[in-house]
Amino acid sequence: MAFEKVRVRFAPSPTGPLHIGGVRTALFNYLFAKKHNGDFLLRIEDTDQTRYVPGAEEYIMESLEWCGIKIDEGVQQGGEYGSYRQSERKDLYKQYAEQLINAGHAYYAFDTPEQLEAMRERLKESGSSNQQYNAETRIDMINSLTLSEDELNEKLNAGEPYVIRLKLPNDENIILKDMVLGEISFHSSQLDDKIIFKSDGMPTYHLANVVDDHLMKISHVIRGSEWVNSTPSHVLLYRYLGWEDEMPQFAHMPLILKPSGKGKLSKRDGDKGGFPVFPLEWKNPETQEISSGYRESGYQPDAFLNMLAFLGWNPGTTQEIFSEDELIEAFSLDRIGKSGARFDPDKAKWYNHQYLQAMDDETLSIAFKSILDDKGINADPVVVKEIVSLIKERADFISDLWDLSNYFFEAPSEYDAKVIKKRWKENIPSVLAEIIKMLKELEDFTSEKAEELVKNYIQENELNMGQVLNSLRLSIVGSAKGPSLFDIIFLIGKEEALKRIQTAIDTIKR
RNA sequence: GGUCCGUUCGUCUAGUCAGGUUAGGACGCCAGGUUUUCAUCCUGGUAACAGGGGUUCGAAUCCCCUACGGACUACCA
Repeated sequence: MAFEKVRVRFAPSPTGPLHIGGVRTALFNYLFAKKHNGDFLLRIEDTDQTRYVPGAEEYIMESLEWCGIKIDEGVQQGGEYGSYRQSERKDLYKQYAEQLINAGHAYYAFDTPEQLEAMRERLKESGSSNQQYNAETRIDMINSLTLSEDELNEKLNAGEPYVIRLKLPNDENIILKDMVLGEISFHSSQLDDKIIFKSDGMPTYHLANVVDDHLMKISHVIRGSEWVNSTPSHVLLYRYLGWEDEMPQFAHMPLILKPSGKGKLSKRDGDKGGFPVFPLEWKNPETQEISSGYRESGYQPDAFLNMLAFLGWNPGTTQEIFSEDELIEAFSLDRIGKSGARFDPDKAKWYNHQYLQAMDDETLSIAFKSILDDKGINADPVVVKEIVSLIKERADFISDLWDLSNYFFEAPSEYDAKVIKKRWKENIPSVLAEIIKMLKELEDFTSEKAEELVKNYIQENELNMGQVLNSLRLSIVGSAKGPSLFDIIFLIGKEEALKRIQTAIDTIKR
């Protein structure tokens, strides 16, 4: 191909929030571009004005930014091939449609939606397997191929609404060379005369994406596989426009499937299935309905990106944790799978766990401190850091930290009945009272000293280690969970610890 | 219905292009170990070539058929 530089684009339409399939397409484009020292562009495909959703464009850009996908050229960053918003390029497309008409590769069509519908009905009833507007059916319709020149001019002059359709060849094989799927062959008779220009004066996706990709010198079109079936029409468009020699290479990504495996992941699946499908939380401006996002659910952006990269792609090694730079280094289109990948929420969680564990205590404790502040808990940052170091290994998300450590900040309000039943024997209150006495007298109140003291006491009196320690834990924590008991006691302080033990003695009844 | 694509453990997948592996890894699950507890962690285990025909000394790998799954089939992208 005749490209000096790799230039790829992510071209979403601003009809709502981007879902993770879209983010993955953006990611693969970005990875491919950076791997080859190329450019990654963001182009907004807003040729359908009726589907425009306010805020969607901002949402898309914010999502990419959160993920760490950096845009080289786009609506915000500009570039020499602008505008990067198709609605602002509107005037550009008409001339190409007309060029196509003049060359005999496209034509005006005046059929109303009702007439189109009637045509399809008619074909269906006659048992036809194909109800498309194509070489066979267009001769029965109202278009510049069936109208006389006078009739055509009359309609045009009268301002009758029309669309422009691509005139497909009768009997031709169109070979698509796809970098993921390989060679795919289509027969023109099975394709329809796609509308390339709408009656509202806007081009359709088919024309706009071809024109823009050419003008923007796009070298590779990496997009979802829902586009495979319309790609032969795009190939024809390049050919008829005289750009076939510089046609980008195509690579169609496999779909992301629902966790159930039935169908492609859609916007509705997420909150129904208990996981987000959107990178960021989204509030539907019309219904006010809120859909959860990965960011708000506590995912680290790099974990999210790593997880997404492995949906349909793999490096061919056993390494699973990749930084963004490592992904760029390892990425290649030929390691993308052909079949749809089912989304696994458990694996997503596992990824976040890995990234959370790799974070240092300082960073984590700062994040946790602000959660505590929100709860109105004024904690010493040094203590918070200590607590984080004790509990972080059991957390998947920063938001787990509170549930994992609330007993450090507040005395238990109830005690786990199962633990009471199993561990709180008759002698426990008197044993704990004894322990209170001993701890009270302990001068050097450290975790180690306290542990030594209590354990020695248990041994010397031939008590049951499990019963005593778990009862002690119950009185401090409220249940049988958490890190080393004596670390907890040390961190909440002697006074608070003794108070809790006394409260337990006073309240717990078998 | 038509067109196009796909199918390896429950899931994500390696291996397929250049036929020969005890079909590998990860998530999940199960068991054991560590632990005063719950987790984490460590060790081990479970589990797959959709089915049928070929070609071949030999097939997950090449060919054909069937089944199943998916995408597309708009003046949406």
